Amino acid sequence: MTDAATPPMTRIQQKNRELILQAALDAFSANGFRGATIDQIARAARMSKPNVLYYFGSKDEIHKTLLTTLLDMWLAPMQQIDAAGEPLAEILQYVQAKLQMSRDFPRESRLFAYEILQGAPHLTEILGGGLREIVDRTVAVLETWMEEGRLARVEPRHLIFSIWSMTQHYADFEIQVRAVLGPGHDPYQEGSAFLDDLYRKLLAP
Amino acid sequence: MTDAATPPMTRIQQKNRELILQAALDAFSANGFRGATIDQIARAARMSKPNVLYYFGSKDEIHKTLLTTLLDMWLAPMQQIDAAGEPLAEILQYVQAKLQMSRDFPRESRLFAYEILQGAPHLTEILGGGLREIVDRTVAVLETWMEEGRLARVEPRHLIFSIWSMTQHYADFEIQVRAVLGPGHDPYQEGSAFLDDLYRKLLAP
DNA sequence: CGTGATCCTGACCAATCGGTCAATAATCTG
DNA sequence: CAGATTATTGACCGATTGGTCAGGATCACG
Repeated sequence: MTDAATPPMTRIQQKNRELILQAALDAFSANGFRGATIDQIARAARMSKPNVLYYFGSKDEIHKTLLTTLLDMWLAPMQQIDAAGEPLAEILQYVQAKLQMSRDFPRESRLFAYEILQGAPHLTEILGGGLREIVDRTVAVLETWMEEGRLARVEPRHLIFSIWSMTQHYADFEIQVRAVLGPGHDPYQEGSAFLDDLYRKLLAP
Repeated sequence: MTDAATPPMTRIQQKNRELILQAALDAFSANGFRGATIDQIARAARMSKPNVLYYFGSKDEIHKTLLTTLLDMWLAPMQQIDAAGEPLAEILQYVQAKLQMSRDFPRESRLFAYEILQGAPHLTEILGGGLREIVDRTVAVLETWMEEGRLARVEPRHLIFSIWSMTQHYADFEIQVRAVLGPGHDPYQEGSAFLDDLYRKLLAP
């Protein structure tokens, strides 16, 4: 029922759409929407520019497809917070999962960073809609834990902001992080320990 | 001795260069370097495009001038950390100063965010040079405090990253912050309290 | 007042961009 | 194999972009 109306895709379509999306993720995450060109995407995907436009009607459509496709994956870790679990452990696990996503998927992190910086022209409806609901659900869990005295009282939404900003910082500003740390450092390993320490101290009841 | 070789500027030059830089800050911080156009800057500064190029030789030069001019102001709060002061109070004051800068100068925050995201093509020498020295000086102070037992032991550089990321998050991702919080919230006021709480718990010896 | 330096702009240019189109090549289906 | 569908591309287009240039307006100053 989910894909009833969509015509089936040929093998070539699946392969080429995926090729284009991968090339576009490279381009958009490196240069932003306006900085990336269809030519650049086409070259990276080893095909001609008109062929890229044959699979996606416009540059905007590629970008929008990327954002909507990756948003679920990007928000997945937060939805895995288990209300029945041990509060501090659940949150620490979420923090680590988010940090690993920054390490393993920095392109995705930068894609969203550009989009939000730009004012989220392609995500406004999601920002005010789906995202807020997901956050609200997590906030409800956090507040329950706090009322039960199993977690220190902090503003739950700002707690979430802090997790997002600090973990994604390692991906979005990686160049700055590496420049400041200098060679011979593993930002993600050190950051992991730092964040673990930080949230233990902040949230211990 | 600092401006010995530079020819003196006429009143008109000072006024128009400032006008252009303000307009350019608007444009670059809203759309990024590539997204901003000289035409747009010229219109906002109420002058013709060639006249903008008369004062700044190229789009790149405007951008570079902005970055280098604003970098000092942007890093100033960190240099005001006083090694002779009370450790926790000094850091809390720095955090609050940084948060206020996000509130009062969001355009500057976004300008740097774009630049670092892009890979800092215009700041590479500064990232590896001046910035690192400034950070190193602050790190030395922090480490002294920690060794004296006046501050909890944490990785000082990651402590600085955390301050940068969380405070600038309120400026760079303001749209997302407001979308998640919903109407009737003052992100900066709430964030101020949250960050104060967080760093007290993290850094209390 | 006049004259040289500074200031300003319309018109223009080459390059690049997103996107179209007609024609060709490859693939699938009976 | 035949015919239809799908896939692919070179050539092209209008719009926009960063930047140039020649000439005119304005200003500072003796």
